[in-house]
Amino acid sequence: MTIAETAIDWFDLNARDLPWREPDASPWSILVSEVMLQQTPVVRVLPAWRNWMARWPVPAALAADPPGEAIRMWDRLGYPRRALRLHACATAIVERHGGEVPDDLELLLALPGIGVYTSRAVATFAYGQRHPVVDTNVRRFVSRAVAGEPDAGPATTPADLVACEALLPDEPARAARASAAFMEIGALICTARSPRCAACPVVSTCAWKATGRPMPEGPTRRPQKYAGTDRHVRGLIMAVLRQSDVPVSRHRIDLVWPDEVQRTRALAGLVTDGLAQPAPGLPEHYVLP
DNA sequence: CAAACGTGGCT
DNA sequence: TAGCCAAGTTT
Repeated sequence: MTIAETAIDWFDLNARDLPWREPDASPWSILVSEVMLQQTPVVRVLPAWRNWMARWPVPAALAADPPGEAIRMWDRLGYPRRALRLHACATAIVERHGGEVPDDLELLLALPGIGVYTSRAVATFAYGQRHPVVDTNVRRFVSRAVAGEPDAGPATTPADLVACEALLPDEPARAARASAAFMEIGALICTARSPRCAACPVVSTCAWKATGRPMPEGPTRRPQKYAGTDRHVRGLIMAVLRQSDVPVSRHRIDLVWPDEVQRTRALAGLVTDGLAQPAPGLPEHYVLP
């Protein structure tokens, strides 16, 4: 048994029952799920995805609404630029591809908010093509099980794609299922902090387990602070804008954070990013775009 | 290419 | 409790 076949057998029994994995899930619904899942846990994506698909079942429906509606619906999934880009993505799909999510890797990659991982995920999971789909879960799992390394590097490299491609079965549908299985094992078993090797389907051949499961040495990533950062302040301002049906006064925004310099910088950044804009014809007020 | 970019739950 | 972590993309 190859690692892929073993993973697929495990996946057949242990895969989570997620709506975007249903056989009738549309390419658009899969694309939306992939974007929402960028840096956001499944449990928080689930309700947001249902609301999103109920309101905008096809790209053209989303493109027909203003981007601010996407930002509102995004709620607190985090990184609201993803909502903005998903709206831009829907618009591009309508303009470039007649409203149909393209099935070509290069065309997918050219869409706003769609990078190396997501383009491959859509081509693979929505269209059944044979591509390596390499996210943080897969990189960690393959690093450990195949290379014996406790952790993968900070970003996906071409070498990662080659290494994962080598593990895939020839038949596209099987390859797609193998990628989903790798991701699931990485998410549920081969986790970053406390891997559950006792429940792992490939533990008997795992290179990392064979070497005694050494954990990574030094601090592998820089501290990820949030409290008091510009990100924090931007988040506070966006929460106010999201929740308001009417233009929000600068005075109201001033209440979210005491430091005026930082507050001003955060608001200016949001305007620059297209997440907020001055209310037309109403000085000192802001609205979603 | 390193840094910026939200948010909340878990250990 | 403070820090770590979660299906990345863009500049």
